Formats: sequence, C-alpha cells, structure tokens
Amino acid sequence: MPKRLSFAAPVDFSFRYTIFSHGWSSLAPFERDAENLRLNYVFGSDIAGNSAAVQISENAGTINVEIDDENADEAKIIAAVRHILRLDDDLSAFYRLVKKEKSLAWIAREKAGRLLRSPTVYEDLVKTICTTNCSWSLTEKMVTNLVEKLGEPAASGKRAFPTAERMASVSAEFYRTEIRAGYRSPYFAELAEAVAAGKIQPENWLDAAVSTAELKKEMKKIKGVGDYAAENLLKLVGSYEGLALDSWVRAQFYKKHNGENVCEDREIREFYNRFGAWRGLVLWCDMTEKWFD
DNA sequence: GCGTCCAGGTCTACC
DNA sequence: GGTAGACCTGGACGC
Repeated sequence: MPKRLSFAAPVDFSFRYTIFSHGWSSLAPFERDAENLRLNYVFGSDIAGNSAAVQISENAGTINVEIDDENADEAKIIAAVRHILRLDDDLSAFYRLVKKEKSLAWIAREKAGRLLRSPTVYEDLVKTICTTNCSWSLTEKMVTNLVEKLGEPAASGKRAFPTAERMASVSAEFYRTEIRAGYRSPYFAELAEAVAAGKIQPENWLDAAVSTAELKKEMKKIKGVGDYAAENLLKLVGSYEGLALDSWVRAQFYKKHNGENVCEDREIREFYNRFGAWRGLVLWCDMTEKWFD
C-alpha cells in the first residue's frame, strides 16, 4: 500500500526553482515530471529502512510525499526529503544581498537559490565526478548505468543509487566496461573502497569544523576531484565561496556579461567578488535565469 | 563511413 | 606554482 506524508515548506521556498535549480533532477534515481511538477526519487534501505520509491510534489506551501512501500521509515524519509530540497538552509542573508541589485532581485522574489542535492554527499561526489570532462548526455549515461547495474531495487522495480559498499564490490574493469566510465573507472573503485572502509567520510563535510579552503583541499585529495568538482560539491554542502567554473558557465558568462567575448576566469571572479561568501550562488542563479522564463 | 573536435576537467611529469 | 600533454566516451559535424 502506498503511504502519503505531508509537511510544511518554509515561506521562502519554491519547489519549481529547487527541482530545476540544476541538472541533478535529470540524473537517476531522480526523475522529474515537468508537466505535473513532480520529483521522483528512489531511496535505498540505507536511507529509508526499506528501499522505497517516492513521488514528491508541492501544493500551497505543503510538501507531499507519496511512498510506494508502507514499511519504509517515515521519519528517515522526511529527513531525507528536507535534505534533498534544502528546506533547512537559511538563505535570508543571500536574499537581502541580491535584493540590493535590480538585475538580481528576481532571485529573492522567485525564492530561487536552493540547489537540489542527493540524500548523501557520497552520491553527490560520485555524480560530480561523472560531470567532468564529458558531455551532459554521457554524465546521464554513466549515472544511469550505476543505478541500473548496481542499485538496490525498490518494490516498484525502480533502483536506488548504489552505496559505497556495493560500489566497492566491483572492479575498476566493471566501471570501464559496464558503466562506460573510461579513465574515471579506477577513481570510482578506489573512492568506493575508501568510503566503505571509513577512510573517507564525505557525510562529515556537511558540518565540517574546518574552513572552506581546508575542506576544498580535503575534497581535492580524491582522484577525479579538481577545482570545479570541489567547488560544485562545496555548494551542495552549503558553502558558496567557489564559483565552480566549467565550460558551460564560462560560455554563459561570455554571452551575458562580456558581449560573447572570451575572457579570463580572473575577470569572472572579479565580477562576482562583491557578493562575498555568496558569490558562487549568485553566479549560478545569474547564469540560469533564462531557464525559468 | 570515417576522421576530428570537444564537452558542465583532472592528473602527472616537468620546469 | 605554473604549464603541456594525455586521458575515456560518444555526439556533432564536415567531408
């Protein structure tokens, strides 16, 4: 029997701007239903007690979650949904900042800025590595392969994102031939093993006691994580000082602020420096404004 | 059909 | 610390 849960969203929350905040909602086990404005996800038993597929929607400030498995742990699922949608993030200082500039005031007006994330930092870490040095379609393919070939099935047959333990149980060769991860294959095997053994603890990054610079340094020790990947992950754990510049962001900046002319990254950084600790989030919202037209 | 380029970069060797 | 070259994959493009 499916089970339904409901709880209130914060007043400065937009479901639409959150689920479409970046590409994550098109990466398995997320599924987005743009027409009906719904977000689907599959939790593994590590998150929800039992593996469970959920459908998340919003109506007049209430978040609704429909679960396909009545044995799933309600409290854990609510906590995970709050985490995914960033419901407990305090963006009030960010909104005060963007309201000061006419061209950015829409961000506060539309309640944008909550970047969708996975229930675990480990999942976001693996997915971020999948975004590097390839087309978005290849990123989607690699992530789909990980879920389809290694993920735990829910009652509906849909699969969850694999745990580090599950990912550590297969070889680098598996990542090359089955996941099509190319040169990233040994990185995934090494990372999964280290996380499964507790040598790397990505979940601790959520409330790390160290500075952002120190945290970034720690992230970059992982093979496959460079400046872009670390700064993207920092955004997903709540630090927005880094810009996470990649080829797509650069191209958008040239188009929007530099007359289609290529410029150095230094100039992009100078442009957003006035936003201090929020500069990475301001840049991302600024670059994606047209997505919501 | 084939070759080349490049995409939501990073690593390593070398200076 | 800065830089050149290599690295998987697969879609787009030109021929």
